[in-house]
Amino acid sequence: MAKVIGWGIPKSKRSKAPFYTKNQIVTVFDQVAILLELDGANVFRVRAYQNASRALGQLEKDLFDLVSEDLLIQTKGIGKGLASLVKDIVMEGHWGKLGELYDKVPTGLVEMVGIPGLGPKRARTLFEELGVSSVDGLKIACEENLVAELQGFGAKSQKKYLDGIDLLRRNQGRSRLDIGLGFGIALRNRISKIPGVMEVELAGSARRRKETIGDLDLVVSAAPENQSGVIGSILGLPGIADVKGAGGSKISLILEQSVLVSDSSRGKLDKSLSEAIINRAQDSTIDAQIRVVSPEMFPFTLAYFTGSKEHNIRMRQLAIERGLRLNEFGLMPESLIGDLIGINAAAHSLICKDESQIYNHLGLDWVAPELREDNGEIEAAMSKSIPNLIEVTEIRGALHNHTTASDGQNTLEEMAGEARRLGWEYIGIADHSPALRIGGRSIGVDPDAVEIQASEIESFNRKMADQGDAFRVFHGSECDILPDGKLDYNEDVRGTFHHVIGSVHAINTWKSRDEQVNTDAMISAIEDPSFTVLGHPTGRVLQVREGFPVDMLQVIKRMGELNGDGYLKAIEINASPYRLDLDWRLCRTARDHGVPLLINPDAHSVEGLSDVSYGVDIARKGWLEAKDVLNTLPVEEIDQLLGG
DNA sequence: GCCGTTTTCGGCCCGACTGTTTTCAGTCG
Repeated sequence: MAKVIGWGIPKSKRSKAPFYTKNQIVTVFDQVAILLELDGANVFRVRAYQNASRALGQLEKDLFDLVSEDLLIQTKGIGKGLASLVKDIVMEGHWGKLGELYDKVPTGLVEMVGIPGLGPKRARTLFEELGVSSVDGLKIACEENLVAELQGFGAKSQKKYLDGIDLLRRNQGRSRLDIGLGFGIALRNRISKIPGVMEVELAGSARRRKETIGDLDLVVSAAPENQSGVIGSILGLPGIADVKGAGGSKISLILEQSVLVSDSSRGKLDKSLSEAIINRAQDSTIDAQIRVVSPEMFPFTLAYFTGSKEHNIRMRQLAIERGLRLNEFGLMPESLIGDLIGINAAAHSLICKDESQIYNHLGLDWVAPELREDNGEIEAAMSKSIPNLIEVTEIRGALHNHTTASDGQNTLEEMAGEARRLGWEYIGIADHSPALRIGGRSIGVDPDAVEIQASEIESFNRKMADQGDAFRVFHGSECDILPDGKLDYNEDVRGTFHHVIGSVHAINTWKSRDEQVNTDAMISAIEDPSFTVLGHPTGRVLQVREGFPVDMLQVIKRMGELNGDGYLKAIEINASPYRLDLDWRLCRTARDHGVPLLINPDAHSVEGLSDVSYGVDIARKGWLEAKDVLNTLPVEEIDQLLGG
């Protein structure tokens, strides 16, 4: 069963203020919102904690500074009460009454609300009436028919919970972006071939390109007279494991692995980790919700189910301010609809032939789905300053890739060949340094072998040049940032590389240390003159482990200062689908502090190179334009940046 | 618990679906 990881109030590792970091408080406030729901608190109080967590997470300034100067209260979403609580947490290390809340609500209830169809109210009732406080306990209670006999519950609820528990075990919640997109695009392509289907689009978190996807949402348009036929054809498609529900306009399905047309396996990190991920993918199913609507409703339904929830709330508020009502059926003037609701009111909707016209009616420019998170995009769309987001076709190369010289599957020539096939102008090789040990032995390139690799690359480049081909291979290293903040290899060896990608691999050491200690070590590595790129900055592996604690804001600020001093200090968006590290929120922060970004597939095989597309997705979520991303520079400019 | 060109109280986005009841609460997106 899904374990609740990192639950509870953290213990401070500090002896003086700040006792806790912004990230720790953000996590606790998210958890408090869940606990308050389970405790039956006022829903608006719950929302206040959710909003405060969001607000803190998006702070650009240092939390300790803001608290010290009593400026936190100026942040929208943080009022008198929470500003004073945060001050106590940061300055004194005291969490007020939050500890009591954790003690009061059994952690098992938190797992229980992960069961589809079981929310906080009913979880609480089950706890109070039956003493059920865990998923396993609920399973037993259902099997003994105790749940069906409760007031307000019944046989169907009981069965739904049992099915939900089973689904949780098989499905394990969310899917990685690459896997979710694989299912989603395959399903979209199949539906698009059904006669009578006019349009079909992926909506939901897949369209917004979140790092992980809960379930798939698709919106289909068809003329009213064809809709029932289209629904029948969708239900008859191959690869459907189960139909959870099917009505006049909505279908809910569970898809089998066989829906995936292409194999989604990608490059490898290390054998055991990669096996864990592949096993997970093969067991997994994914849920899909499909809505079939008439063509005039399609843009409204698509926008509505693309979300996010937070973005939709802002959109509806803007509609209200203009005397309009916005929902999945249309955009209706309040004056015309009177008491009509839902689909009956939609007859009075303003006509919008696509999403951009909906935005225009609300005084906004169209917002790309990737930006729809209520993370400033509404304000930008209002002032016509939505950026021109980077496209995957603008990528001309990437600098972080492995070969058989360390733990890659393909040779230098094979990797370069695939890069050229993709239309790239260059590829950077960055094999591991000797400090990285897997299975008791070093898998890195020792200093003698570095010299050999350098001459291989030199002769490859000479051969290219002789053939009049401008394609280049750059010789770099993925050089370990050691726990003390020094870089692997000695200064002379590091000086021979075109680029040095500094990465943390001793995860256990870094995970058990204080955030500021890690931050100082990372900054010290970055300050080394040979250092050019920060590799997979937070060390997270999606669905496997969280990153180590580090204050990326401090790191990014220091990198920005060093760039001002004439160095190249870039930060990597690791595009490998099991990492997708950096977080998209930090992309904007880096750009705003003058730190160039680099989308790196971290490919361990030729197939892995095309993973840059997932990095582009994250870069787009992070508001990046082509000019913010080094990969879009022509090879001559990359050559100059790396010192010729 | 937050917020205010309806500013210190009374709001806080909107609607469908489900299962349980027979008018509605809970859940979901």
